[in-house]
Order: sequence, then structure tokens, then C-alpha cells
Amino acid sequence: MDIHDHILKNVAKHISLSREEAAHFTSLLIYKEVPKKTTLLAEGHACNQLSYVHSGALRSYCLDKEGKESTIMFAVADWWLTDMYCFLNDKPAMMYIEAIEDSCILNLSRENFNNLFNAVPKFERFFRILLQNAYTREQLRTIENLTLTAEERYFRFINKYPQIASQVTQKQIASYLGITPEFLSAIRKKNVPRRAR
Amino acid sequence: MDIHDHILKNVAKHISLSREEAAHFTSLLIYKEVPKKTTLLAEGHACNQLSYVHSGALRSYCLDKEGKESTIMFAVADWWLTDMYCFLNDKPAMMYIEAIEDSCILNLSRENFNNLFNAVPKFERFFRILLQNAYTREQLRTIENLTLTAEERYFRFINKYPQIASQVTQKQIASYLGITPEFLSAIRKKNVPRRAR
DNA sequence: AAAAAATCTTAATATACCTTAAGACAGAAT
DNA sequence: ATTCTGTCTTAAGGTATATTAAGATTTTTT
Repeated sequence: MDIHDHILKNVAKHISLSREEAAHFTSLLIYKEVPKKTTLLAEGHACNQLSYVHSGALRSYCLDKEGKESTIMFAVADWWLTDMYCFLNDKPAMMYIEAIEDSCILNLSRENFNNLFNAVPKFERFFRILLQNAYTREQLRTIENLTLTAEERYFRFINKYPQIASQVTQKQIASYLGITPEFLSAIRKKNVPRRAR
Repeated sequence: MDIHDHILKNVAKHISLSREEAAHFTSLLIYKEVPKKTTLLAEGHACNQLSYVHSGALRSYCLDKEGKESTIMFAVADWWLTDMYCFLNDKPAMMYIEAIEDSCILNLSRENFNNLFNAVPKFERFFRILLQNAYTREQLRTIENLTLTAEERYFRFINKYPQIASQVTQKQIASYLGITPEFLSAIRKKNVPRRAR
């Protein structure tokens, strides 16, 4: 099976490509194997790539002035990830991206991304839909941050993303939820059924 | 000056339309004058319109199980607003939209929105860019919610959106920041220069 | 203009979550 | 296998923010 099969299926969810268009698209992708703990992007560096996760898992996060990490998002197989604002606007990255497992990714450079729309205008639709989904997902996260307790957010997270929850540490989940690992530990303890303790 | 001038300038920020394309686009818009306090959308109702604010100000918010309001976003002149998830996916609304000033809006129905892309494919690009901006803005809000104190978020908000801050009540700002009006009042008191008290 | 309703403020008390510190456990490196 | 490093847990004490309730102020309605 070709390495591009997965990403082409991902694209096919929203638009239909001819054989030539598909070939053109895949010709723009750079395949990379990245071992666990690799830093793919660091704050202040140029963010020139949009990454599709073929296998493994990536995480984006930022550091506040005291050096505390906040996880912005996780990307497991079949997800796209970058520092979107800096990728789109050609600004130095405001976040870090690291591999949290050995991963295989496909990179699309900003230059190829921008040219792609002229070469194959259908991709405007594809990325419009991708961004629609990203936006509504992020808005839901905002609403949940504003209205739910940490405990409620934790259980929503593990129910909504069981795959991700199984691939990341509790420390990383805590930093995604905006709480300390200690407090997450307390939440979990409180919710373990009696006899299992 | 034509009522459509503003919205056409908004579109022209990202794509160039021919006279005919512009005429087609504006023919799809429904102009509405809505008095302050009008509810344009209520939870559970069909969300069939994407609204462009020509003048005035709208606010979207949701209610939690105790009836507490959380402001999702404000839209002043030249902003777009809807319950995006429900508009795109034809689901009953999860939020409320109300006019917080006498406002003039232009509505684009879901049907016209979907057809527009076939009639004038350039709009794929326009809405892709709109959604890019909405997504990165929302992601920044998530990061600020995770990393900043209420006081820091308040001052960032009034510096970033002075126009909005001047048009809405403190209660509404508090519900956007995810704090109580009482606590916002305390933050403001603490930061008033001595002699002004 | 008066009355009513909503917002804003103040302050006391309460709570969700944080900080610190230490020990237990697990995975990675030697 | 052993050591090392990071993660997870526990618990005591602390802080940011919520809740409640009341009065002051502003806005809206009559």
C-alpha cells in the first residue's frame, strides 16, 4: 500500500480529485519519519510546514512566562497540525510541536500550500471545510472551558478522544485541560470505583 | 451610498469580484433592521442564516444547566456571526444570538451559502480565509484562557477590542472572560489610579 | 417625571484549583 | 540488572475566583 493512500482518503472525504490532481498534490508532500521526542517546531522559529500525521502522534504546546506548558492540541493518525496563525501569516512560531510517539508525517510547505490553490482550486473547498471543523471544534473547547469544571472537562475529553487519551500521559492531558497534574490525579482518584482502589 | 457597499468592501479584502459576481452575491442577501434586545436565534431553533453586521452589535451566548450565560462572541460592524457548527451542519442551534444595539444586518441563508460556491467558486477562498482567521482567533482565546489570570485577560480584551469594550456592558465582558461581574468589578477597582477614585 | 428593572459595587464567606514537598512507580539509559 | 529520570500520587496549606446579599447607580419602561 502506498504511503499516500491515507492522506488521499482524507482529502477524498471532502473533494474528488482526478488521477492527475491527486498525483500533483502528493508530489508536493515531503515524507518524514520522526522518532519520539523530536521537536518539529520551536517558538521563534519559522513555521513553514503544515503536517499531516500518517501514523504516531504529535502535540503542540506553548510556554508561559514561568515556563508552564499548555497543550494546544494533539494530532494522532489522520489529523493535520501546525502553528496555523504563524504558518498562514509567515510569522515566527508562537508554539512548539513535538512527536510524542515515533511518527510518520507528510509535510506541505507554505509555498506549496499557497500554489496548490491556483493549481487545483478544489483545494480551496477542502481547506475551507478543514478550517470550518477546526474552528467549530475550538469554539466548543472555549465554551467547555467557560462552563464546565475541570472534572467535567476531563471526562468529556476521554469520552470524545479515547484514542488520544490512550496515547498521551496524564501530565499532557492536564496541560490540555488547563489544570495541574496533581489536581488531575485527585479527580481520577475520586472517581475510581471503590473496590478497584 | 448603497447598503451593500460595506459588505462588498469586506469581501474585496480577500477576493476580487466582477460586477456581475458582486451583483449575484448581493442578490442573495436579506437586509434586516433589528432593534436592540431582539433575539435573532434561540437554542433549539433552526440556524439557517449567516449574518453580516452592517451596523450595530450582536452577541452570541449559551446557557449552562444552571442558566448561567457565557458569551461566545461579539460582532460589531463589519463582522460575521452565526452558530457556525449548527449553520454548517443543519443542526438545531446550541446558542442564542441577540442584538445588543439597534442593528442592521445582511443575512445569507444556508441554501444560498451552499449554492454560492458553485455559482462563484472564488467564495471558497473568501470563506476559507474568514475561517482561517476565526480559527486562529479562537485558538488564541483558548491559549489565553489556559495561561492568563482573569485580570490579564480583561486588559488584553479591552486593548484588543476597544471598540467592542465601549459598546457592551461589564456583565457581558465578564461572561466573555468566564468570570462573574462581581469579580470583574473588583479587578477594575483595583486598577483605578488612586486620585481617580 | 416617576417607577421599575437592570447593572454595578462592596464585602463577607466559600470553594475549586494551585503550590510545595515528598514518596511510589515506571520507562529509559547505561 | 541497576541507576536515572520522569511521571504519578498524596497531603497540607494557599490563592484566585465564586457565591451570597445588600445597597448604589444607571437604564428602561410607563
